[in-house]
Amino acid sequence: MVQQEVRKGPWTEQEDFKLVSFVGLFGDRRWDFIAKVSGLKVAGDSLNRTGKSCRLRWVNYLHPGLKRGKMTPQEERLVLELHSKWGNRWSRIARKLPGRTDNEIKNYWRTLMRKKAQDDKKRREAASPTPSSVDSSISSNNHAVDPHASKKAGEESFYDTGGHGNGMIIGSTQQQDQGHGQGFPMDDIWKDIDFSEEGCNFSCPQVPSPSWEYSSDPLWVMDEESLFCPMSEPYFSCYAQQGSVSLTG
DNA sequence: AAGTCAGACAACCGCAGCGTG
DNA sequence: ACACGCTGCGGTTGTCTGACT
Repeated sequence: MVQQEVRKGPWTEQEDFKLVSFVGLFGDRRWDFIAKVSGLKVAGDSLNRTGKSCRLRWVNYLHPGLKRGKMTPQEERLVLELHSKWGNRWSRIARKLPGRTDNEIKNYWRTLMRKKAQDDKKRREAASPTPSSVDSSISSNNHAVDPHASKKAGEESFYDTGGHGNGMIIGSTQQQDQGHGQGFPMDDIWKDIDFSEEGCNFSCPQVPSPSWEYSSDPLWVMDEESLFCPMSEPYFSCYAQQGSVSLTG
């Protein structure tokens, strides 16, 4: 059989829909399996994505517990705090922020650092108009992950500053919670699913579902200290609302 | 109104770790 | 003990969108 081309790039609504369906059937662990099975035109047509791609899409976008929207000041503070503790351990940090993904936090941090780097640069230029060397602090590869190492004063990569070592206060004025305009397309997807499959429960397909038990969801299952309770948050309520999906068509 | 820029978000890639045969 | 396959993580890049000039 000729291997179909693996699709890349942005996901379409249909793909999302299919992925959600497959995850409902097989759980959110067996990505390679899902990718393979879905490539075999099981559900009408195929989803020619790699397991990796499927996982990423699910984790970062389709997962029902995701918050989306701007970080709250509390979350921002927590990110700084944890980053200063753990460095670029995004997934670990994300576990402390229910509803946030490592990707989201990573992006947030990156934006923050870029902004900071720009500010620094401006300030330095204003202070001493010496050319060159000005942005040495951001250009070179200070990518050490260890927050305790490699942090010299005034020298951090814009990507990894090791947190607030330099008095960076994220008082952030942006408190808007989520929602933030864009009509979160997942709602539509879930709605669609809901509509088309009324009456059947997503969370308990007849298939011996490996890991669809969200009480122990890996995403925000906490490690060691101070556990957040994933059940308390949008996570579960979200499921209560959206969880009715079936795949047995 | 059009063009530019910056921020936010989405997605891919490479690598490391882990489980299994 | 080793090879292999799969999953997860971190880094990076591309795209979209809203704000600003």
